[in-house]
Amino acid sequence: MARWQPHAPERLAVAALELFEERGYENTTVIEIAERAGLTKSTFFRHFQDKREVLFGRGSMTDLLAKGIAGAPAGAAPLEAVACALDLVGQEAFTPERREFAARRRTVIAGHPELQEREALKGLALVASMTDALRRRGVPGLTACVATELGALAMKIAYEGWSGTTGGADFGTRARQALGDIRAATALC
Amino acid sequence: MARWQPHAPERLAVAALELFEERGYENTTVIEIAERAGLTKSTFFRHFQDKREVLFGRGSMTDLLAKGIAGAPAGAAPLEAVACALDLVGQEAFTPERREFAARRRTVIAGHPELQEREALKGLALVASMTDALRRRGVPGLTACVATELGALAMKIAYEGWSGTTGGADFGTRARQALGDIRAATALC
DNA sequence: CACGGTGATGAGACTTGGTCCCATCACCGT
DNA sequence: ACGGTGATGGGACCAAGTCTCATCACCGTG
Repeated sequence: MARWQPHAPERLAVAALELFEERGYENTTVIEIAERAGLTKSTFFRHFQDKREVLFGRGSMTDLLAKGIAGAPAGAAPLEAVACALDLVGQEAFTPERREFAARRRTVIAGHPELQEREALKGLALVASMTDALRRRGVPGLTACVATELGALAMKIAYEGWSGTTGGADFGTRARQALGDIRAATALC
Repeated sequence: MARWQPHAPERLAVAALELFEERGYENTTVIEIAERAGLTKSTFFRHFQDKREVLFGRGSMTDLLAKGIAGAPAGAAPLEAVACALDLVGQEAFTPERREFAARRRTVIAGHPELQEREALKGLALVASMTDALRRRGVPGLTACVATELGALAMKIAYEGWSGTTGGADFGTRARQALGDIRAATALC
């Protein structure tokens, strides 16, 4: 019995990702995931709210983004504060050693609406967190919304590029590049 | 037995909304919804993919938005094409007689993460549909993304205002107003 | 009017996600 | 050696969702 080995949540996440890749999300039961990790269904649901969450539990991106915006230089414009937040995410979360895992995870999610649904909800939480953080800097409501929305788009573009290619630029520089392109594109709308 | 009465999907949707308001989403079973509509669980799942979908099945907003963008004047800028699409939505979908139902539905959704998740996914589909429609007009990819994202924000703001107040401006004018404000806000980012 | 085809419905078995309660086991300090 | 604490295993239980088959209403035809 593999009881009391540490890192149960991580073992469950790895087992889940492997099984989802092997037989697909919907052909994998929670019991099978738990068994591969040497645990049981009870323990799975003790660590994760539901079956989808096993791919999303890692780190609270919302806090990271809020912290990044709060820590931006005092005179920084809204979009510059967002860029600081994306830099922080690149340093703390989307690090090179997590790239491969992120890529595999992204492929699995792309193939299952149920998982895309969860990702979309997480995205809403990120947007809300960034908007709140900007408001706390004194940015007016609508301006904060717009800056956040553009920042979220930059984050999505940078994430796809970063996770989709081996080597190349790191997440932070990709995000800054995307933000610059987006800023230029707003003039053409 | 209430067999063979018409409009089964609509009866199910009304019954579901009533029950969700009375006892909450998670305290309502699919069997109870079906019974109130004079039907059974089998029939419920024949009309709706799952329990959440009973609040979202109505009309395909994606087609409406795509049609609105495709039908915009030839020389219209991306954001102007988006405004045309939002006008069309205001005329065809968010009509005054559907306002009350929309408001009740919005309140229920706001109280349950499971429903917000579905709504977030529907939102992604709307964004994808609008972006594709803009690209078919020859708008470059990134510009289309930005215009769509700003349009989605305007749609959200207009929808909240329209469904949240009795009387007042209709959806289309609210959307155009929001789009103007957003355009002004982009200059402050 | 009888008949058969079609399509929507009812009924119920079945799998799985998810909750809950309780017994069990390992670790740790005394 | 002993007891407390916290994570785990086990199993009952409910609801979501799938599947199959029987049933019923409607409609056209002879």
